[in-house]
Amino acid sequence: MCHPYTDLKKCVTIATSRAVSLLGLEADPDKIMNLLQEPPRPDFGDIALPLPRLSRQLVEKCGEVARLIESLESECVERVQCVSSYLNVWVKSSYIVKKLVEALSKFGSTYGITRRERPLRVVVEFVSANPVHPLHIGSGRNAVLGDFIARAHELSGDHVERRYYVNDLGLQVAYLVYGYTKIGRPKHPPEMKDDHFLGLLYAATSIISDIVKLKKKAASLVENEALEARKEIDSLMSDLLRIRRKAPELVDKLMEFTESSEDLEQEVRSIAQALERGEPSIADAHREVVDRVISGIRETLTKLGISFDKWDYESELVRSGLVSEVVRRAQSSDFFIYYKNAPALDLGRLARDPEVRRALAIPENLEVPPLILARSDGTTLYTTRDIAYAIKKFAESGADMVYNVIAIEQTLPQAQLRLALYALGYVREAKSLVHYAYEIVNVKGLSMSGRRARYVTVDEVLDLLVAKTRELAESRGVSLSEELLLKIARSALKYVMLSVSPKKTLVFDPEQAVEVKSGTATYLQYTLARANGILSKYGKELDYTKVSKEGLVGKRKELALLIARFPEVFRKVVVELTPEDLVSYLNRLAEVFNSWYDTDPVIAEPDEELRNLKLVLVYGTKVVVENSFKLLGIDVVERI
RNA sequence: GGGCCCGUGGCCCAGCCAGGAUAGGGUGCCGGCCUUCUAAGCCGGUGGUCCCGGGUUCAAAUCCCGGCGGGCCCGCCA
Repeated sequence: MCHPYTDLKKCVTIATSRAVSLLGLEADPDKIMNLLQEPPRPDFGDIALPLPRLSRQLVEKCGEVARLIESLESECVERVQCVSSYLNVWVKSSYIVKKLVEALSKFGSTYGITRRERPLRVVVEFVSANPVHPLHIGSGRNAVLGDFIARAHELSGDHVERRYYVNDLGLQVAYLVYGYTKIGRPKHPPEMKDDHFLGLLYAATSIISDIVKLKKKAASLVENEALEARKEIDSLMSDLLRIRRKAPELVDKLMEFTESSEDLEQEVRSIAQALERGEPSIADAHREVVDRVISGIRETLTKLGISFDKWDYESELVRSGLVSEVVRRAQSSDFFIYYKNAPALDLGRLARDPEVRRALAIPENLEVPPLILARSDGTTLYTTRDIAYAIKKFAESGADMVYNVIAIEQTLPQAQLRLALYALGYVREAKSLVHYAYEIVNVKGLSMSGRRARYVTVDEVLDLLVAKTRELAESRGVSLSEELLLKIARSALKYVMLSVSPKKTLVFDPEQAVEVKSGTATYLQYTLARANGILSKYGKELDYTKVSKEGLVGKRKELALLIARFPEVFRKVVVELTPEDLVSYLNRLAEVFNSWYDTDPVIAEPDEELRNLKLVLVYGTKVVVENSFKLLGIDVVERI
């Protein structure tokens, strides 16, 4: 792939270095190249070099350097000015045109995309939300980011497998199975999606269990503590009542059938054990309820346009014997210990080795406690099963690299996972397992909790966005198909998820997120539709041989430089997996394009060469936006 | 108690790692622009003690130290 902007920076660097050495001074060309930056304002030129960061002598001779560069008559430099210790360089229109035409005529629709010479096999495990409730907005962020990572590798030519880990064992599912069987495997009401309905059942069961537990405990408490417990019970009751308003029969039935339960929590625990053993008596109900939630989740993911290659069930993993194999292997490991009377790995000891820490990217200052592998009742813990799963992912897919897209709050268990793999002899796997961490999503005015059914679901946000989009279209007398509405809606949601750094907590305001205005995916889709509109109206092949060399002025030049920068931006985003950088670049590009579009007609341009130049800019914008959309997973809409 | 992350106009975010121009966008609010390629657009205006206090430096939103405020982790939960 050629990089027009890199070429430009090289060219400016050569001219500058030459001038500097003619003055008898020195400056490292690499450093110059690195420092070249986009000026904050158009009257500071097209590209700028901050001299103070090179040397003080250069600052003193700033004006001289500027004049000297100009006199060298480089093919790229038109004018150089020295303003407050900066060299501000105006670039020759002919140079940018030449570079852009070269790149676009050669690469066309693949402009900016680089394929790896030796493709990797990559596994991206993402979403993996527990099959006990619908996808909420936090899982939505996971889904969008995971899809982005998969796309980044696919666009680099890698072979990518997207896997969803269905966590159908453990206490959470046991609660759901308990409630589900107690009230006779209920059907969902017609107006509610199955996963939403079962999410309520799960939460109601879990809440009732907590209330029972707290009530018992409260009986033996005094004064303040009793009061605290009372308050907690009240809060649980209000959650339960909220659920009851949505599904009255469900809650009433559940209350009735759980009243007789002596020790609800113990019953749930024994269900968890039975599930892990694969007890036939509840296997049917278990599979049924998990499938019902998962099909609801799949429906949501389909709406988002996100698909998976493999659905891995935790119960199958356990049945395959891999989990017990992990425990056996651990027992013969040097790091095996008993911790709190339970079998464990002393990963803290391993983590003290600085070399291991570095190789496994264990965060500095992270204290690693021993990892308990199994409860005293013999059932394994989540991370133990995750060790087995990691091994499976590498082995089955022949993966060079595995991504676990998991919330940042799981930094410790993910570090333990890598250390455990290492301790068990899976050194390559441990080094090639990447925890792609993202911060949680907070919803304005709601403390989220799956166990309390307090969440904003992806489904409801999409519904809201579709409704809002439809309303807006209708108010303009445009009728859009349902498919188009969904594409606009889900793109708007993805944009929100991708425009904020994954490392930052996302505050989700449902009211604001459903806006479809400037600074959103819709704005970008609209920009692309405009560019496509011009090209289809023109209707002919672009003639690259007759393009005006001198026509890049004002906004045109600004736009050309932005298009020229695309391959670098794209490369950085793909390598560093920072979607937010691409989004802010696209916003700039769209802004410049729209501003230019408004004042400078393309089709109506009488001069053929100038018209062709403008068409190059339109086509460049189109390709850049389309390729960015491929990476971000935003839909192209032909009309908006 | 220990550790990690965050704090930038009313609201949301970029810039911080590799210190340098008058701190950028978006949104909000006020005003203007459709006989010309899509007005989900464009143009103009409004709005900031870069959390606070020290330090380093010719130069600090950026680096260092100490606070304050918010979030998260330190489970035989996931």
